[in-house]
Amino acid sequence: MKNRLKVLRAERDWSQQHLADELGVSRQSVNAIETGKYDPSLPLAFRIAALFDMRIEEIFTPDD
Amino acid sequence: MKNRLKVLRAERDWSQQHLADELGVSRQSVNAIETGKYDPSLPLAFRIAALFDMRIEEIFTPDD
DNA sequence: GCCTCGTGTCAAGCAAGCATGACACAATGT
DNA sequence: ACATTGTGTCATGCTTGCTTGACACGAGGC
Repeated sequence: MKNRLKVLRAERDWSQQHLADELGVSRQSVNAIETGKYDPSLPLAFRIAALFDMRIEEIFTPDD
Repeated sequence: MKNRLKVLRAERDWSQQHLADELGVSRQSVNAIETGKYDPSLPLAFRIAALFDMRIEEIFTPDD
């Protein structure tokens, strides 16, 4: 599962900590998702999409 | 997190077992998701959306 | 030099998403 | 009466998502 989180964050000049605060998760979770260590849960994916005002499919793409 | 899985399945007259096979998960997982015991992972949500040819947001809605 | 900020990463622990196997029960078919 | 099918649920166990706390490192500012 790939994601455009790092780019979207860079476009807004946000730190991982700031994004984490907006999403209500830890900085380590944001970092782990960005670096591909694991995928977010579905509820968190919805929060991410809502924050960037995008659809989930515009941010995450299954890497198969 | 609500979902329209039961309805979509009924529209196609599929059993939980058949849907589980299509998705590559167990019947119990399909049942647990339908009955709201837990939410699917993001990869599974993508597979579900692909199977029904819909967007994730058309099937799942955060219940906040 | 030092300090701060942003990022990456590790460990330990808890919670949630899967698995398999089993059982109960209603509805239907033979 | 018996077997089958679909659904709900339980127990147990493994893997993944997420937490807190900590440490290392590079880039910049003082």
